[in-house]
Amino acid sequence: MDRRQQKTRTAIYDALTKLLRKRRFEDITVQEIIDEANIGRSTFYSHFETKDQLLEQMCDEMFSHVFAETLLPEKSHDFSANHEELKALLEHILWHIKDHEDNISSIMYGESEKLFTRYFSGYLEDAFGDMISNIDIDVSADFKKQFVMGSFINTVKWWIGNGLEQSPGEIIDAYFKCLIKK
Amino acid sequence: MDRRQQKTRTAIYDALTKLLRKRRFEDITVQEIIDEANIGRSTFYSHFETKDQLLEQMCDEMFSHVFAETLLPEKSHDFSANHEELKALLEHILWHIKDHEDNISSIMYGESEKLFTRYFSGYLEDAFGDMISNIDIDVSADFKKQFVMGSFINTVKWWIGNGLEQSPGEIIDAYFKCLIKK
DNA sequence: TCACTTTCTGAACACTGTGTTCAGCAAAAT
DNA sequence: ATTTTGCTGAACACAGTGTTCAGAAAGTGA
Repeated sequence: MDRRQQKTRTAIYDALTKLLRKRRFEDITVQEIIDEANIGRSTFYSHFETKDQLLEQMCDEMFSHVFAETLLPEKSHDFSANHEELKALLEHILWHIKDHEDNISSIMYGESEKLFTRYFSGYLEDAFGDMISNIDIDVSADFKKQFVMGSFINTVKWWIGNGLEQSPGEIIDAYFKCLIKK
Repeated sequence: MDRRQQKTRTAIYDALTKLLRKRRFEDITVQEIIDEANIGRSTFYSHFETKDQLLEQMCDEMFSHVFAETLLPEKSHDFSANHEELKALLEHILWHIKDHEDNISSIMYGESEKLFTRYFSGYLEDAFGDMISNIDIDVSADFKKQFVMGSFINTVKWWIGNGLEQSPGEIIDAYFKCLIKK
């Protein structure tokens, strides 16, 4: 690919990332992105059809980095017996998030948060599947899933929203303590 | 208040409510609201400064109905000993939500969902306060609060999103089963 | 180096939606 | 009956989106 294309593309991503640190995506104009990226208007629109498409593509790329190879690579993921393996996996994900702290944090306001949630849910379905069916509580499977995954994603959002103060290990421990209760 | 004002105000509310059933608030134009409500453009703007203010006021009014007198009226709310009183209170809230099913459901997409969450959190702080400090798990108070309230609000959103299939009692039971685990 | 292809540029444009203004009309209040 | 208040709708200014296109600039290959 032409170097020029690469250059403008990253210029746009960088510009948007920078602007997202100050305000929500909804409130940022294409013109601001263009100015910040220092490119021509038509250049922007030759790379992205709309502002929303830019966000989506940027998130796509970023989340695929965050979750890349995080899920079920070598191991045949046996999350049933005890929860240690699952905990390790989840902690691993949180480390990835911490690596991308700057980008992720700025995305967590406004519409873009929904993209994160959707992505995250998708990736977690697999991981949590075994564990959920293994928890012995007398409620419907749907409800269990909703509760377990929902509270985890919620916790992670809370963690990000508070500037990732705690370590991934602490978060996972606290989460499991609340969820399993001895 | 002048009858005319009342009429236009409810016409606007009704129009927006009707439109919200079909698409998200973000995608609805002021002109559509005006046409649906069958009023003049300047009339709209003499009642509400902006489209967002309309949403906010409408939600305000509605949520204050939903949560009205729901919290701590007669009883000196002792939610510590067992959870029965808290459960009754929460179930009561869910019944109120069910009463406003039409309006609430249409609000639960797009930006307006956030208003709901904010409101709900506010109202719940009180109710959950006692209970949270009484749960004996070795995690920080902040985390406990985040987990307990977050998972409850999440559950309610899930319930609403699925068309309020279950009864309030079922939801509360399931929630407490997952939370307390015997 | 010279032709060639691709990408970038930016001004001009059409379009959609927002919120304001104002003169005239209709309904309520006194 | 008169005054006050609210409704009307066309006209307007403004901001943001996305398109177009001719020309400049940068990369490619002989």
